[in-house]
Amino acid sequence: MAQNRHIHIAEDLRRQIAVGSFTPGSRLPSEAVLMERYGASRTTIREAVVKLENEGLIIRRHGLGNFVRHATGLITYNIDGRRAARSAVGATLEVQASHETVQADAGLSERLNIPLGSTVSVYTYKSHYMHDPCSLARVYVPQTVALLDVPVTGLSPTGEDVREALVKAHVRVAATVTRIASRLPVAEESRELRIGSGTAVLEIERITTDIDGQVVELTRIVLPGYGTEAVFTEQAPARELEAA
Amino acid sequence: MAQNRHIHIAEDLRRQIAVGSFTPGSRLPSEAVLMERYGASRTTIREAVVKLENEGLIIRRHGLGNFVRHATGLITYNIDGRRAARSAVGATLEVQASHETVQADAGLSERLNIPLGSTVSVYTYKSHYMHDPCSLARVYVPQTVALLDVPVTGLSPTGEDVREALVKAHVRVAATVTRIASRLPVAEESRELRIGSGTAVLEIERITTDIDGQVVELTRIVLPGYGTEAVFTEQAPARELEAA
DNA sequence: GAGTGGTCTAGACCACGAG
DNA sequence: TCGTGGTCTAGACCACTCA
Repeated sequence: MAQNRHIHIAEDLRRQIAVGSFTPGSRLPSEAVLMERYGASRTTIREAVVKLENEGLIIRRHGLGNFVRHATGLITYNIDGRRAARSAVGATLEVQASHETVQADAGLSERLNIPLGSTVSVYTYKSHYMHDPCSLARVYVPQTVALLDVPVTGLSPTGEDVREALVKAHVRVAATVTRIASRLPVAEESRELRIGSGTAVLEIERITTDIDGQVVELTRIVLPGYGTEAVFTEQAPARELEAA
Repeated sequence: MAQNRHIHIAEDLRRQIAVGSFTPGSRLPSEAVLMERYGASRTTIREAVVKLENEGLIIRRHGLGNFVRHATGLITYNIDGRRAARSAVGATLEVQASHETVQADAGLSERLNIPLGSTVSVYTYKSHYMHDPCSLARVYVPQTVALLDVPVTGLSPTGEDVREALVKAHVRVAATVTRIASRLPVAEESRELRIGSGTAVLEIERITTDIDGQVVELTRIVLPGYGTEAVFTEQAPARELEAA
């Protein structure tokens, strides 16, 4: 038994979610009810509830209640260095894709290594599982690279369509740098992913360059930090084996 | 100006840390003083302070005070798929290394693919920057793989010494799988890294296998989520270039 | 309007660390 | 012992959502 009240309450609620006393999508008892049930003050109850939100177990909705999140299972973003293949697997996600063009601002200009104000294609992908948002991805392609006709019905939540379309459009992809970081969400992400401001996100940023060193694609994927991972598989090159 | 009190206070403290009104290592005014200074209640002050802790800006010490953390700058864990090289760069870190042997429990047994109870060498690396902890790494090597004589003075905070020693010991490294996830810290990590239970960590797990498919090394690196990243560089294989 | 969560207050008592 | 942060309480008022 936990020594602290809020930890004990969080544990109890967690257990009840785990064993199914509170089912996915259903509303938790209101905080007023929980206060009575646990004989605790509002502050203590909320401390427990916020903890569960940060763990990705519940979604808090102002004016509505606290709801049990549908568990997606582990979402994996795969990179196979041996085959230069990328894939994201996990639960069956519903993907919404959209497309627009923007003028490069300072940040985009620097990252894509293009002049300020250049036209950039932006593909946005949002994935959901049982109406709960799961991922947010944006793919940026300078319009000087390719005028793509990518089907924005997007099956991949991480915008792999665009990369494939680039290869099909005879863009000569040479190297990819993938950056992974963990951070707290900005307001937009907190809203779009329905996560609390204390729930960390996993950010995956992928920059692909062609054989001339020109950036052809910048992808930024944001996933809730809980229940997600990125996996890289690589093979030791022959020369290292020789050395041994 | 923020609409919420605690957000406004957090912003103000953040700004004062940024401009150097509160210098790294120094103590913030006590919460009682902050209450007076901002005319806010303890709850509100603490909400702001906890936020700063989760952002990695301060360290809270029970009975002592809240201290400004020494900024390490971005800590990068690099993996170069083209050279199978790994490196961790960032501020100059002080590294403590230690070594022990343990019997494999269920988890280790499964991950290392060895019998339960087998002897495993465990190398632990802790890095600090200006006395503030920065990283925690453990390297597990089954004793059937190699009886290493690794200098535990370890220069690399991510246990690269062990991997190099394996290659030198004629272990034929074939493939490496790296898993990266973001999660909340367990109690030990929270204590060792001096981070709050709400501060996310970046976990990097690396499993190296030899040409027989045997696991020769399991490394688990835990970094605070703020100010850290993992970067992978890969080159598109020739065949993909042909296809284009 | 009724019920829900979001924010804030004022105050209490406990636990930790240093002199 | 004293000053610090850690936890908790009881209560207030606001903001959002829906019937």
